[in-house]
Amino acid sequence: METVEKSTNGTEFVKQFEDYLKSCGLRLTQKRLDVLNQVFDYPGHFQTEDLLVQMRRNGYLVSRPTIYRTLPLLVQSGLLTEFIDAQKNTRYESIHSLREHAHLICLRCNQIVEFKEPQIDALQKAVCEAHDFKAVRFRNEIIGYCAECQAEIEPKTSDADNEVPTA
Amino acid sequence: METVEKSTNGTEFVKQFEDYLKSCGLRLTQKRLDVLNQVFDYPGHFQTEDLLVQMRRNGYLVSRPTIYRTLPLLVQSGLLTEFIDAQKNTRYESIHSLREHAHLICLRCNQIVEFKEPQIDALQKAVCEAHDFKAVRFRNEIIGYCAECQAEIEPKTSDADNEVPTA
DNA sequence: TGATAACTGAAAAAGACTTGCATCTTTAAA
DNA sequence: TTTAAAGATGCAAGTCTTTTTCAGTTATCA
Repeated sequence: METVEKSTNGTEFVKQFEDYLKSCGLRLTQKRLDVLNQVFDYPGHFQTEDLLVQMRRNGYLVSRPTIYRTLPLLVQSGLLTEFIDAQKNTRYESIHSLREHAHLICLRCNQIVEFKEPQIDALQKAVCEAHDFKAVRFRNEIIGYCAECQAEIEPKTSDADNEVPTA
Repeated sequence: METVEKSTNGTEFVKQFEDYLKSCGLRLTQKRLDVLNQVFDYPGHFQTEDLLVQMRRNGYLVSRPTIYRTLPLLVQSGLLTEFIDAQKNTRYESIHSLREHAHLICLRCNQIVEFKEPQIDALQKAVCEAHDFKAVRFRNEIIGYCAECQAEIEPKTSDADNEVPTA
């Protein structure tokens, strides 16, 4: 099937993906290209299901298993960042949309704010070296309540079950 | 049912748990005490299922749902640390066994090494302040290959699918 | 003491992946 | 160009962790 190809076609990203695939003896198929395309087309974070919906909406015919199989390849190739949200769902974001991998995750509104802290990155790398550990990916997430939700929680003393215990 | 109570009984931990529960209008029941006990009795990390097995083995009668309901309470009360391993399983460790919350997770042997990096903690707190974000918990995980597994992977060029792509 | 709010466990359900397998494609050799 | 071998894909079914429902039990407080 011929799909409309826009964003990533012929870019360095395609090349990077292809190189990675080749290094593993895998092929750069049209479906995989479609996924790459749509991943980079996605504004902000997404979950696998979100991407599936967007792809269907955009007329791509790719099955769920294929998407589930392709996203880890993109992560391994370094084009996609994976993290786990407060509900333990896997989320992704292309390196296109941002390069940092740290997140503030609000338990109440589920808003996710990225932050960049080069010093933390440096320290993590130092830790890896100290332990002779070869890092494939980093997770750096802070889970709590964003400023807005704090404001909405504190005045009312209701909804106690979701409140912050100590600090 | 009267269970043998050892480690945590009458300790500050029980009090901390009770205080948290009270602040939410919840009760410190025997089952919850049992879970607290066994959590602190567990050597090192554990998954929910591990704790269930240990508790059954030690003669505690607590259902799976109750454990699943209690562990988050312990996390919220600050007595337990939660993190997600490379396979996306939730793991816990009591603050008793260690206070740091950062991990090196090996993709090959699943070994988990803790590390402590106060500077990272400090930076994370600074980020929270900068964003007016109220943190409930932190995740700081580095996923990759430990020294031993690297040694075993590198010589052979097989098993390409599980290898590190770039660096 | 009685009403109300919590707690608990069994069974069923939910939800996010994953796998088995038969069918296509691509690649590279003949 | 034909073909065999390796990959890729989708469907359907399965797995596995975690959650929900609900009925019965227990604690708390007026």
